[in-house]
Amino acid sequence: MTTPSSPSSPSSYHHGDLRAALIEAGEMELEERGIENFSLRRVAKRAGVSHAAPAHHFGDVNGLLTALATYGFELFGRKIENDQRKEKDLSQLTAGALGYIDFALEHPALFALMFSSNRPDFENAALERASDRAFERFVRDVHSETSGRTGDAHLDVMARWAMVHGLADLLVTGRMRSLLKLSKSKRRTALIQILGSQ
Amino acid sequence: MTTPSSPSSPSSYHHGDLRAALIEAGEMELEERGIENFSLRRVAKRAGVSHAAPAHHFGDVNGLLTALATYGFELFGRKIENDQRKEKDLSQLTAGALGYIDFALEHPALFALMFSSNRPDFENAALERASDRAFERFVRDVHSETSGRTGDAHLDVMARWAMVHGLADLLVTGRMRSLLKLSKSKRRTALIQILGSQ
DNA sequence: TGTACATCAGTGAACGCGCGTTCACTGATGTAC
DNA sequence: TGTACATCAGTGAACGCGCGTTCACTGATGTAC
Repeated sequence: MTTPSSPSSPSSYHHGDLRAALIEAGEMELEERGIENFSLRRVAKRAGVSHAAPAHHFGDVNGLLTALATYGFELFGRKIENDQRKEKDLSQLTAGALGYIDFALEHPALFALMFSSNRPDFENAALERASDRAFERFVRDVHSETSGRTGDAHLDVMARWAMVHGLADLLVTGRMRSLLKLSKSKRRTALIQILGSQ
Repeated sequence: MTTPSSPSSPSSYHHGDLRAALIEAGEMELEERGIENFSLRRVAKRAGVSHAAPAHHFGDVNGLLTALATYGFELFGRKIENDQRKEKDLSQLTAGALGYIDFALEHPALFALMFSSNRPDFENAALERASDRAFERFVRDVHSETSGRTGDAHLDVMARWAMVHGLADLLVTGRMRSLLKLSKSKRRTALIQILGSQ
């Protein structure tokens, strides 16, 4: 509600915007140690605050993970939109797919939290809103660009999503080695070919 | 080397085949509690043995997870071959893809260990052999059935793998809800359509 | 402008827990003679 | 057939660790009067 007069004052007892600081620290923690080793205590330490402080903002550790997943979906949506806006040569669908895959490679642990973990509370209203928004945009792109290959719009969406997500997941988990060992620009070319072959 | 005369004798000090029993118990533990909560102590308890016993067979907890991933890839390869052998109406490639997806749904945590975790030691010779074998078979199937869509056999393999793996992963993590809510037979039909649209 | 007070974010000590690993040991088993 | 011995799989106690959560508290802040 009120904007603190000196939000970054190091000596203040109250932090200013601890919630945002914890999310930032949480992402660093996540990317450095992975979900399996995620620790609330270390996140608090990273934010320079006692380890009991996060409870005031998130309740418990899963509350923080839920907020992190929400933040992740917002970032994800923005990243895809930006990439689509900047792209001149490719279709919106392909540009979005490349953004999806790029996001996974840039934020591997956040991506895993969003798409592979069951620790966030996916019934949480804010999280649902953020993920629905990203998904709806994707559905719109598919509908406006597929040629109705399967004769069923739902199936076209699923086929497209499976392909893009499969590439992102196999790359981010290090399984698709032949693509990973390519330079960034060669990988881009290969991805465009693969996405186009569908 | 020697076959114990009474391998299941409950009173014997030596177990008989503790290694196999621990792998079996490990899979149950994995499927019930997930990788994130996997505990060596509970696996030992499940196998009816003291919690220090596994060290004699696997060294440490990651050794057991490596053995579990190896076992998973063997099961995975056998499952796909069996499904292909039984299938009369579909191509070998499609039958194999359905087997891949079925395996994921039947052994979700084992699947996650094999394809999403970094805890097993993927440099381990036995694990590498098991996963290479499954992959080589898949590559062969793609080569013998794709029409050289992209003009590059490597890209055809990657496209196919991404699609199949994407479907398996989105289903096993519960993300592709529209497919999950279908009955098993309707889901099968939808999957065949999606796989065929590539 | 000054004072009393309510609010509530952050502190720090304490809790109980389950974990993986180590280690001296025990006892079952197979084998050499 | 009997005995001595080596092997080694499994035991159980002990270790230190980091974790999430709870709780009485402190002190900074905003506001009512």
